[in-house]
Amino acid sequence: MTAFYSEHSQVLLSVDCIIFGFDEGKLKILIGRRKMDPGRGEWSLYGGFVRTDEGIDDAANRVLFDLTGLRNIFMRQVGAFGNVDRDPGERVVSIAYYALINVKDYDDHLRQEHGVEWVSFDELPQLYSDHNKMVFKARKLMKQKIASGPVGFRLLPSLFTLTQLQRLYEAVNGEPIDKRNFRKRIKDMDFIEKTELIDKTGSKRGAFLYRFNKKAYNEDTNFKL
Amino acid sequence: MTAFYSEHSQVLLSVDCIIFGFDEGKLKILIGRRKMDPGRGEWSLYGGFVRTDEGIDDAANRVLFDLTGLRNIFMRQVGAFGNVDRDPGERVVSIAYYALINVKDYDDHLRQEHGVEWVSFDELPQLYSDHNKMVFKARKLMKQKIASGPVGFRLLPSLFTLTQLQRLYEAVNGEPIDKRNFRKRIKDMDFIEKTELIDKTGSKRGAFLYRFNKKAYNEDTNFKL
DNA sequence: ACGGTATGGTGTAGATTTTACACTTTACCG
DNA sequence: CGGTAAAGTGTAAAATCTACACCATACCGT
Repeated sequence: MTAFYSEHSQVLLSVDCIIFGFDEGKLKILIGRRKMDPGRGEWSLYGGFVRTDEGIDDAANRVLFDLTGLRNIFMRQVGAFGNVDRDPGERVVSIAYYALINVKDYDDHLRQEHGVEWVSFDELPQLYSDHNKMVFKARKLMKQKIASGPVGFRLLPSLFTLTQLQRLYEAVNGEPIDKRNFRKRIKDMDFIEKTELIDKTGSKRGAFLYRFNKKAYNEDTNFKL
Repeated sequence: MTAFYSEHSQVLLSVDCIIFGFDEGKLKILIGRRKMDPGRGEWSLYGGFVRTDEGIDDAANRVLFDLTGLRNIFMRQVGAFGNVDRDPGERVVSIAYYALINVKDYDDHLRQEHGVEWVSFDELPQLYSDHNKMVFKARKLMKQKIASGPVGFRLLPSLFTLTQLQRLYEAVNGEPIDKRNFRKRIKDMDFIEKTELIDKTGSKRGAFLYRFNKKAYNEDTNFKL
């Protein structure tokens, strides 16, 4: 490429991922101990540098795949973080992304290999650099997103019980939800389909499993949970 | 600074500004003809490169000040745009910001010097590179922000009539609002204060001027318009 | 086999919020 | 001095949201 803008200086660009999971009734994210200087040993988000020949979304996907081995993860940009001194090493501008994955889809062996752990929000330690800020903003955006579109399912297995779904929304909103009101709302959404399958792991009686039908959901439905 | 990450390559980083104004009952943004190659002569947002020694928000503020001569502009990040081929010149990742200004505060002479114009949304031409995408996302975020917090006032003079405020919200939402319902909601918000002043420019009868009282507004009020 | 227990599943009534809607007032203008 | 254009004001019906309690089921332990 021709150097049209050669008088301007360049900066290092990275992506950092806030990977949300839902397990044991809690919302969690994946963090690990930093393996390089500066900040070696500190808790940190998983990230990587953006290459000159890849788009930033591609970079985020690459990093996510590298960590989880999963494709087609639901992922959204949180924003760019670019204070001059945010990284104690060099000037690095970082673009944060959040992702929603089903914990069960993530091979625990792979998790251990990368040295990352699921940590719930109540127990979130101080993280490297401005990563806490990133997490905070990601959580806010994710909460909004999940309340206004059918993406919460991404955190659950493809078949789930209504109680599981309710627990998820309770965890995201940070407050209990009335069971009957919740189920009333679900009933209005035809794209959340009841199957004939029954889950017996969560209770003695067993609960019907539901499924999100992507085709039945059309974009202009206004989802509200 | 020591080169901790020296094996990684760097990219050019720019900021682009979507500057919203409200005039003649319409929501407008500032755009101008590009003055450099590539894309010389195309309609474009106003932007600039991020310097190595400044934060990205600082860069956006600098660019905004350069264009408008105004400080303390309400400004929020839209996000980073970083497809590999987004700029036909070189690899440039751009961070978009939107800003809300009162058209009357902006010296028209200065506007002309920079060769930018107020263009309303219905008449938005095709813009350079991915700037239309930026505008689209900015509008979405701005709409959300303005519906949930007391920032719409930034687009109006410090004294405004209720009709002006209503027209603003109508322009942002893209649909008419019932006058009585609107005014009922206003009445519930004590921080929108009626003054004894009367504006006679908009009608023969004259309308009371109102003012947003920042001190009276407290952060945890939940604003809804 | 039987009572205990823990989760699944179901409807209604009152409160609150949202929406639709029309006429009078005022001051300038011609 | 009548026409006109915007300002200002309340009510009732509809829709939405919220609170709330009991029975069903199947496993478990004794």
